[in-house]
Amino acid sequence: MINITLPDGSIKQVESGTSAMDIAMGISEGLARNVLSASVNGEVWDANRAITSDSTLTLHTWNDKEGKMSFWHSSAHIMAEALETLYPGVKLGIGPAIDNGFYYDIDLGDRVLSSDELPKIEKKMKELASQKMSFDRKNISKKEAITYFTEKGDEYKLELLEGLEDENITFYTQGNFTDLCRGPHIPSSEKIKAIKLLNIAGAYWKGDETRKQLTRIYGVSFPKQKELTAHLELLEEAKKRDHRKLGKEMELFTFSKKVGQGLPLWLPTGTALREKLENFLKKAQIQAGYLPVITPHIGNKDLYITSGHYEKYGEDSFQPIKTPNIDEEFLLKPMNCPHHCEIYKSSPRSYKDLPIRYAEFGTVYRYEQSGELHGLTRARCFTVDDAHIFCRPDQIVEEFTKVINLVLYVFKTFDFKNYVAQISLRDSNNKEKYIGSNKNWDKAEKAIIDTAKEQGLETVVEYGEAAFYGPKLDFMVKDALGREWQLGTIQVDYNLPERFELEYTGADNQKHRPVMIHRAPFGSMERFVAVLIEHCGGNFPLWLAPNQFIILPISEKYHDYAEKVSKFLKKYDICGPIDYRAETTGRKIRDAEISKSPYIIIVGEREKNEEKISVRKHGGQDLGSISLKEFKNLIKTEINNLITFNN
RNA sequence: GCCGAUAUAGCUCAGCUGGCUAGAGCAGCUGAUUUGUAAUCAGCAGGUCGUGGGUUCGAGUCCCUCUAUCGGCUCCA
Repeated sequence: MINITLPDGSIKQVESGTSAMDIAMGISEGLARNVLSASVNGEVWDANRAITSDSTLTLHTWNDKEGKMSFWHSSAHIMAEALETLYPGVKLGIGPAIDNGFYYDIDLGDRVLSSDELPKIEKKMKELASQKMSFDRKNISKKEAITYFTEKGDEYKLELLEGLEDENITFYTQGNFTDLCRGPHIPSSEKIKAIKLLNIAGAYWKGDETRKQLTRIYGVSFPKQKELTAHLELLEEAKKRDHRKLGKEMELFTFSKKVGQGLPLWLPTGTALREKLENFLKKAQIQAGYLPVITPHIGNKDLYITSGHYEKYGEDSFQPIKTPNIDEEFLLKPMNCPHHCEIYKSSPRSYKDLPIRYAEFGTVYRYEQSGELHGLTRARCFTVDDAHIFCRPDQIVEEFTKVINLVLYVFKTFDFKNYVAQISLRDSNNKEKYIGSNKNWDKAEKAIIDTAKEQGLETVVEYGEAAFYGPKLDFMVKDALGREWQLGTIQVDYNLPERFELEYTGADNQKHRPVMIHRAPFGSMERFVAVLIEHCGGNFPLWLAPNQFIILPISEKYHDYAEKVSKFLKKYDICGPIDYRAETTGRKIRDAEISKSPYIIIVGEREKNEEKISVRKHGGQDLGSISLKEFKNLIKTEINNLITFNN
């Protein structure tokens, strides 16, 4: 007999060899029906795998992440089986579950798979799934595994086997399909009732650009058709919030082929929004002791040779601008730090001067690969809400902490709750990608890790995500479609001060090297606006809205009164247009709603006589008839509700 | 940059397997209507069908080039 500890702390005594499924069955048949996999001593297992020692057990269903992952992983296997049936000779790469479904990477040789064929594959998958196949786990020796895939002619699986230890290799078989797989899988394929293959994409084998590009098929599956329908509707809703769509509709920004790919043109409404954001941050930064500076859009090539950027990115950047002088070359600035370093150097510095915080909304130009461009989230020209803090080593923690507070203040103001604070460190297997000494890197990484911890920030660590000159603390936020973007970033840098030979005189009258903190709470104006648009679906908070209201006169007779209202509100910096069109009120309301005007003011006979206005909030809420003063106070209160920044 | 897809009026989209002067709705303009909480009516105007080439008696439709966009991959100072 063995002891099984359940999540509620209760202990069940069962015979050795009992499976999680058996135990679920013992609790209730309904539960057993829903069990997809189980965590045994913290490791996710097949629900029908025999447990042979005392263990803790958590059952997983569709309602938890582990259950979904098993479900989608099994779906990927079913897709692989369908693909082998429909396209004999197909070679398989990997096929994992992901956040929102699953994919499989396949090599079809010379054959090109078109998305028209997805329904056919879906149909085959449904047919296979309905056969109530079980996913059978089998331990296998490396030798046997190699023999199997050699015979099958699957070079990708053979390559995967190279990296695996004997003893640790398992195969899973369902129906006529066997795959090298760690598992776990769901008890029966019949649970997969609804399947949708979403798209086809190219994906490099092992994520390596120099390797062959395989065909990746993305899909999602559910235990119920209804859930799939709801999921697809959700995707449609998300598409409506896409900043590229809303940016066009709301006339915030545009692109022109003639101006150039990836170069955003900010329209008047978008510019107004962007300037409000800039002013908001400028105000907080002045409070926090930043000194605004302005630097040119170009810099001598030598500047970037010194910084190391030229060696790292020179080839892939906008190419140097020549001058009438031979050998003189300038680069469009791809970042602001070198310029700020030179500002630091413009005077001798004392330890008493530090920290010095130079801030600049600095526009930079980067020649991003054409396939990477994506609306405002990835452009070739963007403005960084940049600042560089030059400080003494003993000031790092305090300065870094202050920056974290500023970033969190920004996120709170815009109600970004679902962010991930990511500590981006070096890839220790690939150290040649980075500049600077190990000692400096270790110091910088330690500073970030310690400070984040001290601030009680919940973080994830990602190796290989550091900048080439230093580690980062990145604030990652998802867009409408679940794609993750880096917004705020804070970086500790010991390297550029060294390359630029930055110094300060210490209390000991000796020269010392300052440390540099790079930081951008928004990340860039472009990306921040993009994510903000998607976050609020274009319904900006009142203080950012291009207009606070629109006035709809019932008829031409009330234009005068509408103007009077507008003039009154303008005195209090509350702005908005008047809809003078000879349209019906119904029509004007509809158009005002579509334009996302936060407040709709309706004026007619009643309002004019009583010196009042009828107010309707965007979305339909009727606030009734109120006086101008009441409305002014309402708006002022809403705008002043902004969280204040405490430095 | 790579894999795949797409490109028709300012916007959203029709245009079947190639066949007369390329259609619609919205937006725009003109006129009528003067309206009370999500679309008043009528008329007009608007497109060398992304670009360049090719096949054909004939190309928006088929083929190739380039460009841009979309979904991914890779990259992201």
